Amino acid sequence: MHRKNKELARIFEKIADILEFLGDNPYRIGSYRRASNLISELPEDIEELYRSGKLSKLPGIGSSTLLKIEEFLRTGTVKKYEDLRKRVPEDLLELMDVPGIGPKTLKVAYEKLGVRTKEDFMRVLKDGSLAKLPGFGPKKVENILKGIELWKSTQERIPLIEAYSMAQDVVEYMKKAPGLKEISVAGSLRRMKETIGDIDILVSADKRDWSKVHAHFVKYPEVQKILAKGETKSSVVLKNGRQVDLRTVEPESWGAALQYFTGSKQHNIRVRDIAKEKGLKVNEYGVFKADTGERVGGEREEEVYELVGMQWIPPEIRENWGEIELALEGKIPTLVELEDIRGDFHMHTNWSDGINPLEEVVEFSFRMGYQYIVIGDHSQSARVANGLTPERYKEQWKLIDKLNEVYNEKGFYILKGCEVDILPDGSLDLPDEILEGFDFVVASIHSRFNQDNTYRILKAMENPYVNLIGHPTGKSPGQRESYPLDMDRVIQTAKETGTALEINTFRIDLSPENIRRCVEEGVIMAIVTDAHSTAHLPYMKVGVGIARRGWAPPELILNTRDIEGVREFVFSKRKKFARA
DNA sequence: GCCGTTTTCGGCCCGACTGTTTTCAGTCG
Repeated sequence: MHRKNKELARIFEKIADILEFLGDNPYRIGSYRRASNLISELPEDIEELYRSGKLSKLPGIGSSTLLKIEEFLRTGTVKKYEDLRKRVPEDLLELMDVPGIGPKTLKVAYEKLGVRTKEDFMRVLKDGSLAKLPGFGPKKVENILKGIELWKSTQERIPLIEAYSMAQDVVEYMKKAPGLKEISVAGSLRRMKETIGDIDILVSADKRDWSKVHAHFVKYPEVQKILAKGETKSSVVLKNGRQVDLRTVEPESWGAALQYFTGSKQHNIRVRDIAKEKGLKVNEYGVFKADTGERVGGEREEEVYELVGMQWIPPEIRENWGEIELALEGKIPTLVELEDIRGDFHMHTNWSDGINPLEEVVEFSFRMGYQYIVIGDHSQSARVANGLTPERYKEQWKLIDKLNEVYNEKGFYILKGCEVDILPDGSLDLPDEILEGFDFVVASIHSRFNQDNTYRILKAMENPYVNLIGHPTGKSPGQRESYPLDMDRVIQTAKETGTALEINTFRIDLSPENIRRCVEEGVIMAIVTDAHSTAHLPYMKVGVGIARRGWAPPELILNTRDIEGVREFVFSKRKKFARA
């Protein structure tokens, strides 16, 4: 994210927190939160957006917010924020993030018990003074203490891929619940956000089976702690410290509930708003006429959108990023789907740092129904990854030729490839004579991140044999933030040279924001798993989700092309550079 | 604080769970 966007989003979020503590108008608080969310999700630099005059046209940015943005761009801060933060101890603002602790609780602790720091707060919890106040009691205090423990263990949000695989296990287990009819993940996981807070699972069942479904849920072997258990909602914490919420609805409410629990919050508010204009009421149980309360639908999710006069909207783009307006006009773009994907461009075998032999990787990919794969083992300078020398690549080619004799007849193609290191000076780790022998070349930066990485990547793209830039921004979730990079120049050069940019499933790099920029510029991208084990190959579904979140249409995704299309992509770049 | 072919003022999505309540407040999503 752009630095200024991030900073400004944080300021608005803090203002909202402080106003909440002070007991200000909840709708004003909501406005600040909304502006904060909007800014943090913007693909463009806020300063550019401001200069172009487009900022005031965004939903939720009114005259007052606009003035504050202007002030921030001019002075680097917002006076209202500086004034407000003097009125609340910093520690109390942090405590507001703890589940079970809200502004009212803190306000009471602050005013009646003189709490100013986290230590103060722990003391009044433990010495019983908070429990004695009206409206409080021993159980409430106990819950808050539990919440603090949970907060400490789940400070970090879950990377998408981890959440996806955990949720799959829970879903498999829940399919055995008595009376269960339908099941789906919901929430930010269904929207394929880069990181997930809690995992939301939605099921439908007849009302008489609900208690059995919830009883089954809390008996999941991985459960460490039951936070709540009811007829419609239960929450547990797993042994790995992650929270899972389960909701039950009746089958006739399935679609409405799925829509509701998928969110995002801002998206749903808009949908309900529009429903209201049409005299309808939408909740998690269905769509109803506002005046008579008569039920008009809600069994299928598509129905909910149809009834309020919209096209169905793919979950990945439900963020109130403009999708509502397009859906009203019936102009939601076609997004890439898993079924469009014909192959994978980036995977490793035990020739370098993968765990499976090449033969196993090939057979597994063939069984996945692909038409082609690119074997992309590391090059020599990646010593810790057991990178290949030119000689070893040539050996590998012989094996691939042999396998192709068998697989080509089945309509499956193994492409000779590599993930060649981009060296500190922007040159490549393999000579052109070798690169020319590959069917497809991925080039990535793996070390010396303190160099001019924009220059390194641009230079790599100028090589006629490089077809794809691996994990372009260098981001690695939980390990490393991206290095400074002039993304505009990277995008421009990718377009000019006929080089694709990678959407890496594990690293979520490109990010959805960057994918959107590529979509606007018409840059070709490839979705890859970067699999180091055959177990990673099916995560292509997550990669497709990330691409969809970036509004990527199938035409711009290289793996939607067939083998001839991919060869054509490679040859046209070589031809262009041969002429030049 | 935002927003408007009903409104420039007066609304703003809505329901579940928990604990403390005897009818509701706080918190969450």
